[in-house]
Amino acid sequence: MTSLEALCVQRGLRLTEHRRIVLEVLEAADDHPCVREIHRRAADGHRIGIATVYRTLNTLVEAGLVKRQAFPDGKAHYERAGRPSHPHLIDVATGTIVEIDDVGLESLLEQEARKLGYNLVDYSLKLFARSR
Amino acid sequence: MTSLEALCVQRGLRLTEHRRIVLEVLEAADDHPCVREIHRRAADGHRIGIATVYRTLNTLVEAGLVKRQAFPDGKAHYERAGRPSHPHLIDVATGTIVEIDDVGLESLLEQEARKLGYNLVDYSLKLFARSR
DNA sequence: CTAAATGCAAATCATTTGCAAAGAG
DNA sequence: CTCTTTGCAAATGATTTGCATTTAG
Repeated sequence: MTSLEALCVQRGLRLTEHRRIVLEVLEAADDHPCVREIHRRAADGHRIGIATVYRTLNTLVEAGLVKRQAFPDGKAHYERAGRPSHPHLIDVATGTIVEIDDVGLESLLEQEARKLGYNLVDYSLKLFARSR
Repeated sequence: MTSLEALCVQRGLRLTEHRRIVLEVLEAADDHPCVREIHRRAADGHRIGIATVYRTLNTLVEAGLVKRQAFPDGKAHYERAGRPSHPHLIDVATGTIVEIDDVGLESLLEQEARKLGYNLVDYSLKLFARSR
């Protein structure tokens, strides 16, 4: 049983083709597409409205299957969740996003949160940089 | 000469009362206000339209006097630039934003960027955490 | 005076929502 | 069949822009 099927069973949701497609697009993505782009990929060969993509992504984010990130372009970008968080490098000249291997920050960040009386749930690290 | 005056001289911009007010609001802020909030504070005792606040903030961001941050609420939040970057902790239950002292990441991040062939310009680190 | 800055309202973008039609169980 | 999901278009909220008016230099 896939995690999507599990989600649907647990939440009393219907397992629709559209939900499968959106999740597949994110499984296949090695970048961080915005909604418009996810819709473009999902609509390739299928009939799916952009409102459905928005609704599906919200469902998947709530379920924890997908992660939403606020990017400086003012749009939300998405990626499949489950993998550990990792930093992103953003080329300030071109907007290109590069994934970075975890530099071993997680435990450091956990300590920092604990000091303030919190438990770390997740983190987001963006490096803004210029190519040389 | 303030940095705002310097900005205006260097760029051939006019030093207006509105620009002074918006920058003052951010100087005085110890939080990360959104545009609506900056306008509220700036309009206290003054006559200033929200479009002017948007335009002024864009000018100040371009000039590097102010920093814009994309927050998960979908709005841009602003703070006075010039201080070193610092992480933010976001309480996932309430949305409260807590500033964290720099944990000495900068040189680590610079190395990381360099490895990829980039020079670090700035960074943004958000910890999502739950109070305990 | 003259060009830049402002206010207001209309325009634009991302995202959400209402409602009738289509589909899952 | 019944209730959820979808598509479309209209609604919403943040941000930008056009234009006539005001103002700094």
